[in-house]
Amino acid sequence: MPTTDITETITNAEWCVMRVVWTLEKADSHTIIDVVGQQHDWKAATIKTLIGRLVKKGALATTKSGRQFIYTPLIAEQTAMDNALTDQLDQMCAMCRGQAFVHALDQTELSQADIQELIDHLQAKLPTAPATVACDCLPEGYEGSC
Amino acid sequence: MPTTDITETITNAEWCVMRVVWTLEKADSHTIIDVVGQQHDWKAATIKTLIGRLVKKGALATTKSGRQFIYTPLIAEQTAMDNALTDQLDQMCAMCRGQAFVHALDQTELSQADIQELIDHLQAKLPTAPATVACDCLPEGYEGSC
DNA sequence: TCAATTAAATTACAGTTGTAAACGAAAAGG
DNA sequence: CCTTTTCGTTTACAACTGTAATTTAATTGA
Repeated sequence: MPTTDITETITNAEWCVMRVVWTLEKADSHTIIDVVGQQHDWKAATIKTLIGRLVKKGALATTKSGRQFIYTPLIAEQTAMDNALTDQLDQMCAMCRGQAFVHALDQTELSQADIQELIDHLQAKLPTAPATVACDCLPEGYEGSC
Repeated sequence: MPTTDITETITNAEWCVMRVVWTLEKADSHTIIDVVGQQHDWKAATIKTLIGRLVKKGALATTKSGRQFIYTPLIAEQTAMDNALTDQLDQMCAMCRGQAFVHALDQTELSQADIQELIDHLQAKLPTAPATVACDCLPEGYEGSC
């Protein structure tokens, strides 16, 4: 598998464009510019640039429809979000992850179904979970832990 | 409160340096260069640059000790991690957050205590949780939802 | 005291990102 | 047909990032 995960190459501003294309499922540039332009104070030209970069990066597909293009996502939204969250966790000290989860959870509104699913997964994990998770911030030999 | 959250200005490469300083609690540049240099294939000069930028950004404090500096973190690791994870979630569609959590959870090793705490928090949230969470990717008026 | 070492600060430099204007081709209106 | 509008492409440009060499100032060993 190529190590170059496309989701890691998409920038913050570009995610804003992806979000509307994901939600609309497909859209022409006029619609994207209109919708994104309402959320962010960006000029049409700016949004055009972002669309162009997303196409070049392989995040959006184009289909010619008359004189213009219809843009559609080439990556699944949920998958991209799953990866983004996992990548974020992977960058932090293993010891911090649990509490970061707790904190994030408290700040996030979740549906009952999602909450129940989380509880189920957690309960399944509990029996085989370690008593403690060690810090992984230092290389071998520098075991000052934290 | 100033809107400029320092944690948002710290780059990926800089986080790598912060992780070791957090774990060591305090360190001189030689130690940082040694430890970070073992994890990443960076030249000493590169790590010095990162340290300098972190000081300028207010993420590291310096204390003169003889001819050199001792560096200490000016921001708490757990707080920074909490914010990082929350920021990540805030950038994604509200509908995706629950499943992203589930996915991330499955990928992450957590201690029994953390798991139990998560279960407790989730169980507390359950009664007042909404049946569904709506997409928040479009501005008012474009209610195509998703 | 003078050279060699060290530590921090300054400078470098290409690639990415945010932000956008300008350009060129095609279409639509007259 | 010719002008105006539209849509995509090219070009622009400063700030930020990753990566690092060079310089300067102080320190230490000889």
